[in-house]
Amino acid sequence: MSEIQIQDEQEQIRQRRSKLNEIRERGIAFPTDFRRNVVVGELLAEYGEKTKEELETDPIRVKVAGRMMTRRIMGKASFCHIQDMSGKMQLYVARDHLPEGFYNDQFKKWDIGDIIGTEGVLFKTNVGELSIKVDDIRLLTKALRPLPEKFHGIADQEIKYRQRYLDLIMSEQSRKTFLIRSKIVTYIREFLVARQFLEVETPMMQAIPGGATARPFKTHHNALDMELFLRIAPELYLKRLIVGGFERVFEINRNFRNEGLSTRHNPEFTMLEFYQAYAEYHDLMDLTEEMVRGIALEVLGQTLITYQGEQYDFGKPFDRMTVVESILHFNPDLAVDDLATREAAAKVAENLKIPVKDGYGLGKIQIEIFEKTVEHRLMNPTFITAYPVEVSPLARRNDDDPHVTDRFEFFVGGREIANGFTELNDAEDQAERFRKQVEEKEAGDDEAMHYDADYVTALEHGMPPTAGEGIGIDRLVMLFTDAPSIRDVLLFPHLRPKN
RNA sequence: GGGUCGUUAGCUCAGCUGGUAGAGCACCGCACUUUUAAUGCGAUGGUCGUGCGUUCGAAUCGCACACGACCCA
Repeated sequence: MSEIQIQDEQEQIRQRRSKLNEIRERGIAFPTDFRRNVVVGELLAEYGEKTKEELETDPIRVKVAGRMMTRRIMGKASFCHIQDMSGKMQLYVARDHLPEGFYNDQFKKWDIGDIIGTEGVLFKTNVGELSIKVDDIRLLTKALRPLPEKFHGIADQEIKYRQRYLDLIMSEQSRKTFLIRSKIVTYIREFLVARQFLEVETPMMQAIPGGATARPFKTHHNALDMELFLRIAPELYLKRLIVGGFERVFEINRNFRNEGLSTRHNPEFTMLEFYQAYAEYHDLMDLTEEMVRGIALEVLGQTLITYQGEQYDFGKPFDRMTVVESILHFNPDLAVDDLATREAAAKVAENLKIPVKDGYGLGKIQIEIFEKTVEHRLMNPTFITAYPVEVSPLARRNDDDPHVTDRFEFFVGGREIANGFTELNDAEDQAERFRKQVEEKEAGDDEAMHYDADYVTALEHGMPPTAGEGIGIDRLVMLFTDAPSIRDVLLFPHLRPKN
């Protein structure tokens, strides 16, 4: 019973398989010798504005290839659209322009989704669409499965994520998102290289997962019989390079964090980290502002961006305020004194229904209040500075206020996009901070950092004054592509396995 | 983890207070040499997410589970 039904269900596939068998019998079914001489986007850009007459008096002969997306057969002639990576182009295929029998015996048996190569002359149709009058056409690859419905496309988000290739075939919007992603990454690379930054690659597998506070993925190296961790950040390796004399380095690569999935979190995500010697955090805020503004101009052609119905202007100077200032700003009923001591801040947190654990110091409580009441309201591009030492174990202590660090985070649309600071290059202070993290780990905080003795040794050799920053590429791309979910900007987002 | 909504033909979706399943597109056949969601005519295609229950009878009602989308922590 079930066998017959499966056959019925796959009727269309069965038909296409039998067509493929006919093609195999006729010769090479998957030829590789076709060469196009142009992509259709270039033709549209160059000849789209030419008149019908201009194209007739000065005929342009072209060879193009792509996937057949639509077809309208009208007896002895047909129109179809083919799509390549640059766009769509209409073909006019007439029986009498092809060898005897080819139109009826071969062309008409091809299917939407098949990949074809063709040659002909550019012309304008009666309604003015640039098209190719075909006099040679070949099937290059037979598609055995039908494409999704042409008008609505794929409505099921899950299919878009699980079968991204179908989404890319069907959705111009989706193709555009990933083109913009590529443009942004290229822009950042060129921006940093132009400023004497050196692109480097540091270990993805680390014996001690450092540079951030997050749960790591574990793996095992058989030959060495040792536990390894997928990195949660490249930070400590990049700073070793600063010690080594590479005074400006950056890395754009994946980080892995063993935490939940959400519209803003994927277990592997792409991070830009860069470090600049003889600089401090204000320099990086300026650099970030310039870079983000440059990206906007590069990919959108303007500094005003629209994200999920809200507009943000990257043209104006970005707002800057400290953690405490921002809390007071968004909580007008609070006064400075309410955030000045642990007791007062704990009371504020309690009123906000924030659970305060015994181990929390003033700084941690302030950050909890910040995250609950401020973060999601930081809509316009904003730098928040002066993060407490307690939550910034790798950042340099501020000279005037030892309670805070020379650190900033960058927010747009209520989302954290970047995190940077003047690096802690005092080896003894760093050793002390690691010891404190280990204490917290032993007290049950499984996100606290490990003690990285090798890194402390590197610092003991002397790291010049340095500022460093990390920018979440995925979140940045979301912003510039108006994507509501991180999955929309990841080609292959992590999903629960099917069955 | 909690809440809301969803899961019906290859795709996009209808299907009323329970009475044995429908459209458009795709596919197949016929006609058609400037169409573009081509058009006209005809045909094919469904264990209605899974399981259990209520009922004479379940796509429809109830419970559980799976998967997904969105919101919240």
